Amino acid sequence: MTSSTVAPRRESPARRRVLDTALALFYAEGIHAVGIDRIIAEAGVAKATFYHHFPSKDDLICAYLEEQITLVQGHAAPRGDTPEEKIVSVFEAIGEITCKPGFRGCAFINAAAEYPDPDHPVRRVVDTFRWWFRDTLEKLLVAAGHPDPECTALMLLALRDGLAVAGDLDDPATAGPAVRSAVTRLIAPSAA
Amino acid sequence: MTSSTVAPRRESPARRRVLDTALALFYAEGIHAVGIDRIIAEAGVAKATFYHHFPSKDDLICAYLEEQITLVQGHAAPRGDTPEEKIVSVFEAIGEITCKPGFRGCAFINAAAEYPDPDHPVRRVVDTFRWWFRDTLEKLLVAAGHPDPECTALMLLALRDGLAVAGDLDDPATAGPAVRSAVTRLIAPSAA
DNA sequence: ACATTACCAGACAGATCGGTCTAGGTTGTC
DNA sequence: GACAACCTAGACCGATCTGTCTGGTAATGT
Repeated sequence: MTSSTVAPRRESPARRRVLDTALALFYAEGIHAVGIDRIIAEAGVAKATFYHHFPSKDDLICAYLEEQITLVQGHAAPRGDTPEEKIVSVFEAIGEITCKPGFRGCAFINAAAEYPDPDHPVRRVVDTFRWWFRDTLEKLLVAAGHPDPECTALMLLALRDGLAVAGDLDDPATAGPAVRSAVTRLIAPSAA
Repeated sequence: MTSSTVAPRRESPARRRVLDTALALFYAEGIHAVGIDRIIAEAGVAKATFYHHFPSKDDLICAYLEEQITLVQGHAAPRGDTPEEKIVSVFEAIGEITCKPGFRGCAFINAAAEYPDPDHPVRRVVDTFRWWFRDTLEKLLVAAGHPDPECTALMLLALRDGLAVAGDLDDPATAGPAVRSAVTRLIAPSAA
């Protein structure tokens, strides 16, 4: 027996190169648009080596998205003292990313656009990310003593998605501040 | 001379069938995932006929998105007496759509996910839609006498995008009400 | 009567897709 | 010295991709 069903196999230079290349290409150009031949060529890896580490393209795609989860968790980690500050810091971080050159929207939204079947492994990874993000927000709202953390977390999740989309399709410079001020207003307990 | 550069050609039963089929398939399964052969087979149209009406697949994709614009403009048209009611009605309409079976997110966001190049004709159509939507919101906010219509329109656009994403990837039933209450709070002039 | 237009059926071309396979080279460990 | 793990290079497979082309039928309008 090797190890697990969805074998992560062992870490190796070749595997790392493939994953890095996939990360760049899939995100920048889309998943269906990037073929295996292209990835192995740019990663400088033999085809047999690729299929040794990733039994199928779907496995690579899932690994790519799992990589994205850890990257996002690292970059958009809550910073600040109070829960409110932490929430705002998350959106500030996202706002910054959207302005960087090469920003191409949310990797998970984009991936889901190409994989309609909710039961597809790719969508499972997307679900994992979204559940984690919503849960993080909800816990921060609870810590802030917010009266309706569940509903407010959904509002904030919507704003995050909207910011990611706008950062890709519209003007990132104006979308960031607008969304951030919407966030501060929504996490303040409503008067009405 | 025929008529315009991006020749819409003449309306015809075969063309109509192709466009309807493309509308259903592209939206449900993604654009790269659906081939020309599949479309002409399900539309019951000869290949030569297809390429007679649409010089390339890209032309069909653009026609598909333009069709989506008119559909959305029809369904999400503002209803109500006051500008505030009209804005809320738009989000109610979207909230309803997201709950319907077969909802697969925003056709424009999904299309943009597959077409990274901002200069691509597909993205131009996406831009057209987004500009129209944002402009509609802004005008309603101006009519409502809102102090900051421009920034608020961006907030609402983000919420719309977030709602469309959540309706596809998360639970549509909970996302709708949450976003709607966020909208009512944001269009009320802020106390701060 | 004639030309145009719209349509169908389907072969064909060249490229690319995901994936398998053979054959051999290097490294490290028991 | 044997074995396994990891690696390269590239031929090969069947399927599918967009797009072209031939050839023929039916309707329409002047």
